[in-house]
Amino acid sequence: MKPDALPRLRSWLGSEARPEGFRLPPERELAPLLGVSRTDLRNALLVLETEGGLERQVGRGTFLRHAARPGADYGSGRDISSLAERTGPMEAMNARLALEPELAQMAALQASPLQISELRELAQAMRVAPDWAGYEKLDADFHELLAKSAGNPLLYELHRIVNGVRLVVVWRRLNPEDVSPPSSYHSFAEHDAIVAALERRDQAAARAAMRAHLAATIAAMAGGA
Amino acid sequence: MKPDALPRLRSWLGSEARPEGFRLPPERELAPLLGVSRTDLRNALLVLETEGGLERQVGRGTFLRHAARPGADYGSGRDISSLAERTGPMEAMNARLALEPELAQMAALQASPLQISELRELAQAMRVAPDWAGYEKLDADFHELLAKSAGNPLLYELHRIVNGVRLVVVWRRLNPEDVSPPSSYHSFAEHDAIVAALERRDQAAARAAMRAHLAATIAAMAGGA
DNA sequence: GATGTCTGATTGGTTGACCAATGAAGCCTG
DNA sequence: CAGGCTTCATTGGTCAACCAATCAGACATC
Repeated sequence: MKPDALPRLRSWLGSEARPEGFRLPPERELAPLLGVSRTDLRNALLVLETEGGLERQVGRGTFLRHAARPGADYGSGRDISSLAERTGPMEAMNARLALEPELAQMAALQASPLQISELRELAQAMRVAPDWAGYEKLDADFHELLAKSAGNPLLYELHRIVNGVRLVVVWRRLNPEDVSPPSSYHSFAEHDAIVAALERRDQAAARAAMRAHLAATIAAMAGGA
Repeated sequence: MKPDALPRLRSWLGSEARPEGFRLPPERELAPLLGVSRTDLRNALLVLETEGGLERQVGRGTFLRHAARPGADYGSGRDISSLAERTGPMEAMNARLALEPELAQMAALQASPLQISELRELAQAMRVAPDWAGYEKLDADFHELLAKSAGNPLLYELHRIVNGVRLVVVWRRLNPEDVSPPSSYHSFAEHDAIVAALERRDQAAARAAMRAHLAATIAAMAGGA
């Protein structure tokens, strides 16, 4: 399959507000509209149908299973960008508060020495990130590695979703003119405290350090940072 | 698309241990093997490719992106049944412990009177379930409605995954000859306590009641129930 | 005027022929 | 003999013609 039919279809569907039940144009009309062949369009429609976002019926047409929001690619309603559209900043933080202390506690027991060493390096790299974009990428990597090192596949998958939603929110807010975090940025010391607790294999301290980190992030958000 | 090609392909891929990188038979051979047309097979392959489970290259063939485990349908590695294969019972409980007290606390504030009333009805219906299967279905519905009533789309999606994994584990354990839960079954009173806390809009009590419910479930698991 | 039946246009779905990409084998050259 | 080039069989990918399902409109009947 040509790699652009599916993104084009998602983007086209998200170009206007369209209600649940909306009927798409016939394939033979929509394909030229999107600049793709009917075969490619059919492939894209199939994927969206299998995801649960569309219903297709011979002789009747193709219909949206849920409303399309303008400005967002159309998905199953359960992909990361759709979730990000429907999740407020505090809601995302609540999800992090539920998951990440648990993950930190488990990582203190399960993480390998190599993983802990890599976390130490990431925490250090964040202190010298060239800009906020670089910092946020490293921050996401730090939290992802920590979730992975906890050794619970289910919680890791949950964290992947939460981290993905968080990244959408963060990238939306980033201003290209922003310079890097100041050296007094609260998260630096908090990351260090988390890694130190892992190094000591101190589960309670890891949990508390993660909670403190997230609480400080919430306080900074409430302060209009 | 015929609705059986994708399940047949998933099932066939999960019929034997196959390593990451395994090369599938050519489409023209595999289609008759599965009893489907080449078109239907191609549709199924497309879905799996888009999920990330397969890599397909013209002139070379089609390859697994991750290993197939025997006895499990082949997925992206991130669908509920794959996660259930890789998640132990205690790991699933840890995920529930992270999520569900948070959800109960939020539901105490956010749930509508209708939702609370429906939760009350579900709790009552579980007491008179005809068998364990019926009980487990209602239990899943109870926890799902509670997650929904919390009003956090992200946590609701996370809970959907956890609830799905839990159901796979539970259904795997159910014995058709099992009768219904005894009237002294611990969860009945615990469900009532959760609903009562919601009715009172008492966030802390809802959180504590859910923690107690999950802790009792863990204890029963450890007791070999 | 209301209801039932038939027709044909329109819709998504399928097929076999053909196309594009790949790589192994064979052939040629230095 | 080794390396490069060509050929061709095999692989997944595309297409136009055709098929199957749906329903609005026209027509017939009561």
